[in-house]
Amino acid sequence: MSQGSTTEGARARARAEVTAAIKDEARRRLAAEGAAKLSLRAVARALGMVSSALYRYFPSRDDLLTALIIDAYDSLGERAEAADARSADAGPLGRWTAVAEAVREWALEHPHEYALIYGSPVPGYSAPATTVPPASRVGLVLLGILRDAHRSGALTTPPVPAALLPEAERMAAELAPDLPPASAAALVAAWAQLFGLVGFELFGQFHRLVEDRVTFFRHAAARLARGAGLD
Amino acid sequence: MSQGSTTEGARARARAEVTAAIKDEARRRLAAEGAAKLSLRAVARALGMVSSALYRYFPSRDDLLTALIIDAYDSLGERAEAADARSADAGPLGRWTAVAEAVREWALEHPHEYALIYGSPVPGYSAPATTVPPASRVGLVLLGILRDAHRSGALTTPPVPAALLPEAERMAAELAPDLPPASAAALVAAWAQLFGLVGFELFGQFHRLVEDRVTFFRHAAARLARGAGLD
DNA sequence: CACATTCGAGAGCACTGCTCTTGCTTTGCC
DNA sequence: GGCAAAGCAAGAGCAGTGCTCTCGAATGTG
Repeated sequence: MSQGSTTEGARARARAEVTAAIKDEARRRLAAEGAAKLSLRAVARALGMVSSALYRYFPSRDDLLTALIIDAYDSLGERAEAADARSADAGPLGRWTAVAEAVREWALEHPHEYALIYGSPVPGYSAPATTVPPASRVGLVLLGILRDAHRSGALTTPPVPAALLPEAERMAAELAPDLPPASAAALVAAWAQLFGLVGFELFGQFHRLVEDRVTFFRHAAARLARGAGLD
Repeated sequence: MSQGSTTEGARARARAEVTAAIKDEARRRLAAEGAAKLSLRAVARALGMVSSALYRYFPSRDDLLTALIIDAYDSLGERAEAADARSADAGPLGRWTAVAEAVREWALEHPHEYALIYGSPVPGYSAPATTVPPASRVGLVLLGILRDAHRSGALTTPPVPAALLPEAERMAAELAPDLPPASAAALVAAWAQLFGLVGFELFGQFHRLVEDRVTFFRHAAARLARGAGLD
């Protein structure tokens, strides 16, 4: 065990390198032709190894996809967090739109990865629990903005009908006990709606319908923020 | 040509029947295991024919998928139109939420078909122009509600920043010259956001986050309507 | 009735995910 | 330093896929 960390580390490092190379190549092929056409054999071929060797690193194609999914969530989450940090002094609404635009831009740059995480789930595949934290990052950024706004008194509480109150209280307790229940519920809705805008643009539903997409999105995202209580 | 329609119709009818049987079986398998795992061979096998015979009816797997896509859009569109008609005297907001809930219910009943039309697009595949009219039906229903509201003076025009005005005017000219530009732009945004809510629920993003989904959705859809100028 | 068109069946190609066995190399312990 | 053990790549092989082609047989049309 004295020098065990280096010797054992050598093996582990080699393994980590090959694993990373596989993921890199897989990501490249994913970007090139989408998740549905991602082939283990093609990845192995590009790496100069035989397909069966790849199973030493990923027990199945779905496990490779899971790794790519986690990476995609992390990549997007990082981008959103960076955009938020960069506009820390732009006020709640400025931060919100900055994050929203960062999400949109990331999606446009990585359409296949976006489709992988926010598009149709793979039939037999169900995401393992390890994907949950990375998947929450964008939501947590938006939540942080609302929380800061609330702390500084810049958050107006949206109206909430009596029927929704119990659910809103449950949501607030779950994800932000310091926020008014109505704000928590409004945030979740705005969060989903934000990705509706991004997805529709990305998946071609805006074809010939929205032309100036940057302006349209910016305005829609800002209205979403106001709907969640920011201004 | 005197009796041509019956004799020629015999062959054509047989062909139409087989085509329908293929689509039916394909739809069944689609609902069972999703588009990604939809196999021509499995469909053929279930129908007691050999895979190559299927190519007499659909030149490729993608063409079969296109047929299913059109059917799905039509099925959803019909449902939305029916919901709208059923609540014709519920006022604009009542019609809107009825349509929104119909869309949600259809999606929950046909998750794989929903994923087919609003989820990740198939990699190489690009939807032919024939899918456009069926794909527009839900949007046209929502547009009709706004148009009626506008005619009866029940539509408030949402605020629109100067930067968005040209685009809003273009959109209004394109899809509803009788509507105020701001309303047209707000409608498109609300439309996309509505499907964001549905998609997030269907694709599992609301897992452990939203429990009382009917109430949550109803409230969010109603707020969407108000954002588009209805109340 | 004879012809031409349509159709189903089968074989086959190139590809996929995945499993299993066979050796080789590296590693960690005695 | 030597040796057993573990890790690893390679290859063969299985069952399945989309799709093409050819070859008879059925079928509706002139």
